[in-house]
Amino acid sequence: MSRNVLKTGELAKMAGVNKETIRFYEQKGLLSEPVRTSGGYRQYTQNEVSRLIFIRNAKSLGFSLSEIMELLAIADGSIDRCGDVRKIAEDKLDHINTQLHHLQSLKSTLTNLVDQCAQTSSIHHCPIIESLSKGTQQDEN
Amino acid sequence: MSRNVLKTGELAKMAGVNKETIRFYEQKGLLSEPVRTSGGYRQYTQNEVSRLIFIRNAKSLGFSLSEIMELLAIADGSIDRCGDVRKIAEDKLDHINTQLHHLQSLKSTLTNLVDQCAQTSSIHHCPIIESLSKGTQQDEN
DNA sequence: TGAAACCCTGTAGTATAGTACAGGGTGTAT
DNA sequence: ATACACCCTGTACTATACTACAGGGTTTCA
Repeated sequence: MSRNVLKTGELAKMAGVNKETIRFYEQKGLLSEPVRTSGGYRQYTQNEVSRLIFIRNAKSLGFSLSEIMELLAIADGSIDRCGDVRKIAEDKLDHINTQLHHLQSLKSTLTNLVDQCAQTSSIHHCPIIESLSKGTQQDEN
Repeated sequence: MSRNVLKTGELAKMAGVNKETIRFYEQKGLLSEPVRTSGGYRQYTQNEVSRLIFIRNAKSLGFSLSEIMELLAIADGSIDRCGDVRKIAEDKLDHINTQLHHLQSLKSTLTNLVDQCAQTSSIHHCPIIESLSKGTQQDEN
């Protein structure tokens, strides 16, 4: 039975990260400095498990550690000037919407590719390149 | 008027990357070694502009350079064993679908946050943390 | 023909996000 | 009381993706 207190290694195991990463996040300010035992061992709680899972999830969405720090600041309530929060969240939303559109169009081109691939045995005109080759070309004039 | 041939700096400008990046991509194999002038200057064409735009777009979707190299190999037709192509494209699709789901759920929580924020002047219970804190916790038994 | 603008190579530096020791201390179980 | 698992700090190393020189050659255009 756990005494409700976790050592670094236990936290690492529960959150699915490794020990060094926990120390690294502490250095970077994503985790605050924990209470220590008299011997100097870090003592964590379930809160840190959640926080690490939060970080892991946000990372899987493509957020950088500094963006995650902002999100955590919102979540912690340490940013509570409403305008600031809205600005951050709205910027995030813009970015997310852009990513969603790109991903959706790539998804359909890839789906087409896979379908075509299922029918023909070699690819001669691939739709991916046409799709991804479109873009704002800086014309030099 | 262009003679249809681009120097490194011109290509860079047109594709919206910088010169060093072009050389870097050549080193990494994302661009093949171009024809040179007698003086050793690289000579590019419109194809390389498209290729760089392709790379830029793929990067904005979160693909790494090595993944982009795979995509380019498909696009180039240099991978044309149908099974290989399908495997790569399907793996990509899985990944994209996962990212889409994560982004969609984050989008809705962020949208809620922004809405709440528009109504209240400070945030006391933020939905982001609940949303992103959910996840597979490795239970130690 | 000479100077400005551009290109070349090679190497080193930056930022991000960890990962891997070395050398030493702590906790606990037998 | 001692061995083993585990923790500590600090530092160095890795990978990815560039970015920035230094020192020198090339093109172009007046």
